[in-house]
Amino acid sequence: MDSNIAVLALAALAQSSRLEVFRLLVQTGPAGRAAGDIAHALDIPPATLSFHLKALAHAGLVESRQVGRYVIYQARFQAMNALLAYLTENCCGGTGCEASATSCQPEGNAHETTARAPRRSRS
Amino acid sequence: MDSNIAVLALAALAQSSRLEVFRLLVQTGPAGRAAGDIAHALDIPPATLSFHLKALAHAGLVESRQVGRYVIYQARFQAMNALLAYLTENCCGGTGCEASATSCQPEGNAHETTARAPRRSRS
DNA sequence: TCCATTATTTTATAAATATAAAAATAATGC
DNA sequence: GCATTATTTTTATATTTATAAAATAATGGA
Repeated sequence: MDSNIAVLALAALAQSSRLEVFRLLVQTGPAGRAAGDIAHALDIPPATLSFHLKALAHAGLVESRQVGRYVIYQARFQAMNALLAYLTENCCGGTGCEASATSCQPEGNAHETTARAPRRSRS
Repeated sequence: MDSNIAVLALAALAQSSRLEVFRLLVQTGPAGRAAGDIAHALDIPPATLSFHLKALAHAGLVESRQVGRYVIYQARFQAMNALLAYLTENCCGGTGCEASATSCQPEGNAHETTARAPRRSRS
């Protein structure tokens, strides 16, 4: 991983809303979540969320696909792996602790196999 | 590690100069480096470097001590360990890859045992 | 098909925060 | 003490963030 890409990924995660969004998407697994569902779950205004999702996508940490009228976002685990590998190799004593390749996989987490529509209790 | 602290650490590393500084200090090991030495090595103006060092220190990623007229900075490996642990646990599939504790230690890297004065070839 | 409904993104604007480097301050050794 | 070197503070500029409002996109039913 290039240093510039690492900075981009770090910057994307260095914001509380974005870190929350990414955590949620990691928990969600490959099924992903609709933008509105994320906004509802984390209580973030849709426009604000869209802004942050764009930053995460630009950093390669999430990807999106359109399903019906929803846009489903999901975490890109490989990007997180690459970031952890970079930090481990470059900021962790060099030859000091290179044994931890820290591979992240969503296996066993996909309790939702397909995109879910946002549940909107119109309160 | 608290989420807010993680954001602080991520933000501290999410800037190219600061990431370079931290990398350099990790490579340097517990011996540390004087601020002026870092500035010279990375070609960063002293004032700018001081600003960035403060950010790193505030995030707990580096610590400083005064030795003679120099202020020596060194990486705090435990902080980096905590950050990697946080990312691995929270942003890596939850139970997906908790096996990698990713412990960073500077052992074998301390080729400098005491603070070094910045070598200034007055060019 | 066309329209009402719902979802998401873009745009515009204001506020907050980050950055860089000149100027000022502090500390040391001779 | 004072010249020298190191570091920090200040100040101006640039970037990022947040949100509402408007625009865009997609669906399903009349």
